[in-house]
Amino acid sequence: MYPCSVTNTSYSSSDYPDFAVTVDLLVFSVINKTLRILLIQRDEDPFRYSWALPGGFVHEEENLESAAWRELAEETGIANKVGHLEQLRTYGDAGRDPRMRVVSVAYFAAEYDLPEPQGGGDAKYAEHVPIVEIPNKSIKLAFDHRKILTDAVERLRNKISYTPLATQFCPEEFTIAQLRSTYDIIWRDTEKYLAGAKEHDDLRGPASKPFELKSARPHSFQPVAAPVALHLVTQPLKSEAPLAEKTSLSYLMQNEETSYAKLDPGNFQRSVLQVDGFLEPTGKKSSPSTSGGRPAELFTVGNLDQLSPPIRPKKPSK
Amino acid sequence: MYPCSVTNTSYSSSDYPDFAVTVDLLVFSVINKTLRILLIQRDEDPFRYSWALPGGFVHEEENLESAAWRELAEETGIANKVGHLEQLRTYGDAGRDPRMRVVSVAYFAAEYDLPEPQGGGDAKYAEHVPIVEIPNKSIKLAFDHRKILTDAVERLRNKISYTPLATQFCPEEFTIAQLRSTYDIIWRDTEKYLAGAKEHDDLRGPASKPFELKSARPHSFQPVAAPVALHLVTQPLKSEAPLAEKTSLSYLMQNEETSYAKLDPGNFQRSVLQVDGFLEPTGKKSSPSTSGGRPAELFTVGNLDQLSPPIRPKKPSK
DNA sequence: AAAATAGTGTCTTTTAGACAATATGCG
DNA sequence: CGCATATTGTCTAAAAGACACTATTTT
Repeated sequence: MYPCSVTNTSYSSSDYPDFAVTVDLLVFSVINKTLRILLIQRDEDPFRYSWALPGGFVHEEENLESAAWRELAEETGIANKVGHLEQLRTYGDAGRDPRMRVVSVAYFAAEYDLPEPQGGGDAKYAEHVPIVEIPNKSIKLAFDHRKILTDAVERLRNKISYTPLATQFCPEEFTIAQLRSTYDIIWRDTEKYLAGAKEHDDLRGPASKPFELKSARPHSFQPVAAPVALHLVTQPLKSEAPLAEKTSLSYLMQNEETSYAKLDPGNFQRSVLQVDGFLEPTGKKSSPSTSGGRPAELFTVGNLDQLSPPIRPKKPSK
Repeated sequence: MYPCSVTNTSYSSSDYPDFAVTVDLLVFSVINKTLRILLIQRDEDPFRYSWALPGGFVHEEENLESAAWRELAEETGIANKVGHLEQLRTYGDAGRDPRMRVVSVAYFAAEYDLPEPQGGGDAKYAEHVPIVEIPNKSIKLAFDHRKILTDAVERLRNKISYTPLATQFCPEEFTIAQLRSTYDIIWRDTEKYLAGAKEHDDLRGPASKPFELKSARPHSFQPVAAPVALHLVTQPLKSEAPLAEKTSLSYLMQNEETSYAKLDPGNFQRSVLQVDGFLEPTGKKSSPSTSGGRPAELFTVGNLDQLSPPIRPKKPSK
């Protein structure tokens, strides 16, 4: 029942405890052939200098999803509710915030062509961090954000197989090869993240060790002084190197470009075209990149929400 | 970030609004060859005499999941955290409770062999309602509970295909035929519910029409005076008619037992045994039911959490 | 022409489904 | 035995996968 042992129409404050409610954002993107998550660096205790998911309090009279969109705009400069945003899960364990009782609703976003991360106005740094680096380099994440991130990575990995979610990491118009590359990258990086998370994740509670300043700053930052500038999200295709060489990890990804199970181009083509309503042809053709090759057809995503049959990762050759 | 434009270690109450946090329960069960959901009938405004999901406030210092287990025990008499309980989704729209701002975390439970529903102690009726009746007979659901139920039904339908969830509706030891019947019932009833929800669901907001007392009481009730009696959950197999003839709908189900796409016994057998670790043989055999037949092997569920390949519903013959 | 990428054809292997056949209990 | 249900076998159709081949561009 709703009102628990209450018989009058409105509650008195003694009947239930007060909670603070926040939204946390998991902003995924594929930049420079790497699956990334937007993290900010905290400049306040607790967890000062740790990384954390962006987020903030839900306002009074504000819907949860509205709050998530608002925070997304504030943190990424995305206007007008473009891209994909869905509720992931709610985290509300009693001890998860040392200061007070906070219930946090996590939202999951998949975005293309994000502008440079913006600090929220305060002295705060933000970065699109490659997810594969998070278990390895033992980046500290504040609160229970590591658990939240792992849940989100699992969800992402599952969801691209049976929904058109992967298209959200591509531009408005894209080629089948771009889409295939997105699948390759997400399957590769999520698999690696989850493998790393499994071993590295000693399942200690959220506030485990004292934060280490040194390891909390393994990347190069772009402190941004200006307040949130709303980059509008229209750029030409093949904007395939916005953050290149900026993070210290990009080169690493290149070196590790050893073999991982990529999808077969021919079979992938058939798979996606076979799902009726998944891809809508535009009639246009892409211009081949610098290295030449036949121009590819451009597609937009249809209005389907379930792919059947699903797009599956290639089995690891036994 | 967590603290939003707050620089000191603890928050002052002006920085964020207060919310009440509740858990709502979606207790599914398969009783008398029918998929059912536990609903209570409200005896207070708002939505007096409407049906609602059971639930209640989260206590201070209590984890969300603990609150859900506590409420489940209170509402169903289930002790000791048996069965399946997982978080579904959080509902927190600003206007969803007319009295105050309530954020409600919905939890999804799949239970076998539930005792008769117990009122929470107050004058409150509870019943395991067949889900197929909810759209048809236009049973009034309070708040946004119809939306929550529909989300849960979709989740249930999806989840039995790629997890061992369906086994949670069976006894500890079960035959493959029992499991197959569970799949048949869930696929049949969820399909029917969702079809009905699609048309009946004029997408008006939560508080649509005034509640009608007559249609809010289409079933026969079992008012239970005693406080929660903790039925322990061990009964022999084939307890296949606990609520028989009690609800006014049981016979309807029998009559409507016209053809729906049932799974092929032979192929189903192979499907489930093929998934390694799904079913664990016990060595024991069931005694054939009254109608005779070869005794079947008894199985328990393994400790797998993903079925691959998934168990799929039979395609409707085109 | 050579290289590179897009897209198609074809063959093989695997999986799913229909349905017959056999097994094992009961009255 | 005859009935009912469980379990296995067999054949067929559909899907998935490997990989060769054709197409269209750039240098």
